[in-house]
Amino acid sequence: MRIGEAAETTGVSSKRIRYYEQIGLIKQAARTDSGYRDYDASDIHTLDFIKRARELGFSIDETSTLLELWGDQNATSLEVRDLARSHIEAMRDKIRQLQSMVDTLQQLVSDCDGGSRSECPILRDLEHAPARKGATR
Amino acid sequence: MRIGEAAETTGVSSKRIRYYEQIGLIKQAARTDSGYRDYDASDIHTLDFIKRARELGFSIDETSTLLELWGDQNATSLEVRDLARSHIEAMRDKIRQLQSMVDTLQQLVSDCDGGSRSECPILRDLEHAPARKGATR
DNA sequence: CCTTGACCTTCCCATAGTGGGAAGGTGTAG
DNA sequence: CTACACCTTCCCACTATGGGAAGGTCAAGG
Repeated sequence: MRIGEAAETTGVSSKRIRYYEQIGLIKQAARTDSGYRDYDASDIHTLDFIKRARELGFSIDETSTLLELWGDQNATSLEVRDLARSHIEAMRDKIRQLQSMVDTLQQLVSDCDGGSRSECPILRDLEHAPARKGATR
Repeated sequence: MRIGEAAETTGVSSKRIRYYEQIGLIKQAARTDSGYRDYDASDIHTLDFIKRARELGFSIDETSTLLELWGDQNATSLEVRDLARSHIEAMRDKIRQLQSMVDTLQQLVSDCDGGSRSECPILRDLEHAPARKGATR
């Protein structure tokens, strides 16, 4: 099947498929006589795998590792689990960071009565916040 | 004061300060005779403001708007509040998305006993997940 | 047989922020 | 005068992806 159908089938755009090939995440696609990329069921399976990994937030690098583990008969579940765990931790860190921003900002918004600019607690915070102590990043 | 000291004082790296100037977030810095950028207290105040806005997760574009509102005597607190609110909503969306990934992945990790690769529930999910129905993105 | 339109190809550009580093000028302390 | 820390501009890299141009291919219909 050609790239358009592969894209439609897997939900991975043609652009992305070509990109994944270019960076070596997937192997070079077979070509028809006229130079069109040609995908078989196994390629689709791989693209499905990649799509799912990306949906779970794995980076392309991590996805690449997962693909290797997937194809390696000697690999153990442990390696996959460890990768997943550290990825979970990274996402949890990100969530904490975002949540902290949301909390602070929500407080400021709650304090805001929509009055004159000069009384805006949000601007007052931005102006005077002790940026050098509890920085979020 | 020169850019290095400004960077040290505000916690915004020299690289970033130059970038902010280049994209027009801050005005062109004054220059010494020899061409060095020269910052005064007001510039530092602005950089502090920017730093804090960035810490609260505002994009540079949003930060630019905030700077305008900050400097506009006719602006009202309402405009700032609305910007903050929509930013909060965007961050909450992001959090929900990440949390959903974490939840799914945590479940898979919990099901994983670290045994052989062929029994790895994480790889099984990646292989067989119904990617076309409840996609996270 | 030729045209049309949907597909495909490669190639370059843009995005959002930031860091790294090269090549070269400046300012100051010893 | 030299050494060294600082500054300048300029270009490249990163993460992933989309947009679009210029041109080739294939199938259907006139």
